[in-house]
Amino acid sequence: MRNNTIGSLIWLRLMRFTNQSNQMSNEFLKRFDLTTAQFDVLIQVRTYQPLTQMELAEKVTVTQGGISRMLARLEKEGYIVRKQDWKTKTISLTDKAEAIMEQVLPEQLAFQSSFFDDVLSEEEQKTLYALMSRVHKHSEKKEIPPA
Amino acid sequence: MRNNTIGSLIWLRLMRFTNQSNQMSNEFLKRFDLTTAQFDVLIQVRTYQPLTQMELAEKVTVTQGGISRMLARLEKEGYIVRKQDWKTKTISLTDKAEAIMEQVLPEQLAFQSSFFDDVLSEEEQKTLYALMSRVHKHSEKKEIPPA
DNA sequence: TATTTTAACTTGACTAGTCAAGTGATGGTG
DNA sequence: CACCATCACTTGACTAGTCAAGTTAAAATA
Repeated sequence: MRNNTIGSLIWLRLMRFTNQSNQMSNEFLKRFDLTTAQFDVLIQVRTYQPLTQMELAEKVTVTQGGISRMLARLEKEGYIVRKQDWKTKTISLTDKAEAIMEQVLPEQLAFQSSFFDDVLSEEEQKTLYALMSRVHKHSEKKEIPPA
Repeated sequence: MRNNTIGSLIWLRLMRFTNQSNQMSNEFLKRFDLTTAQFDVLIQVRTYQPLTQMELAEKVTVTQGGISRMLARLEKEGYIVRKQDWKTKTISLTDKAEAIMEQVLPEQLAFQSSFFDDVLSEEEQKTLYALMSRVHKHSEKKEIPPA
């Protein structure tokens, strides 16, 4: 009667799981004085620096406004610097953030992995990754059906 | 060098996908003047009404404070009513919400399903659901490793 | 019965994000 | 060369959520 399609069941699971694991990740990262969202942004900056806000927004799938606010917070905390450069702002990590990331990154990767390593075999993880990749890629091309 | 474990790759995919599909769902539900979060709450209330805020918070994995604010918004919009009953508040849908849900539910289920129906076979969807169920259930029992 | 405890809910101060309107410097065109 | 458009970014008003401290009414206890 309710939630009856297999797709909607998957959807629910995905939502609940990501919600749950996000909260746990936040708790985990508290020891480094970071949130999951901040970590996500810092990783992208570290990987692609120097880059503009537009580019960064795209990478973390957040709007221009969202990235502007997030960077304001990160700048206040001394994790990143924005340099007005031409008509764009170029973002890069501070030494402080660089040092923290060096320390956090392996731990966070291990933490993320443990959600899957503990219950799925290598083979199953590959299957899950392949399925989710297809679903994700498709969703990026998807259009909202008209009203 | 970065993001190298299979687990962390899955994690990223899940996060990006749920983020993406959530935004699309919000866009889709705009025609009914609802957000995804509101729809999620209304579905739970509809299924289990009458229920307390504690129970509801548990079902949608949100804190007490979060559900309190959400219900305040939904009440303001005339979707639900809270009755002080004993020392708890009992939540139920208004006729207005009941009518809307009747209309939205099948459409939203179809919308959610389309993320998977379009790219995965029935068999693959079952596999994905089974894998995610295991991962999700495990995460609920999981403990944050000590610092 | 008066007093404390407790359980359910609310609220203030945040993070994180959205959308849409507002800035401000760059660069093209009359 | 002055004006206007455009592009990158910011900001005001929201939704949605967190945590921790604050209510408040019922229950338990002295």
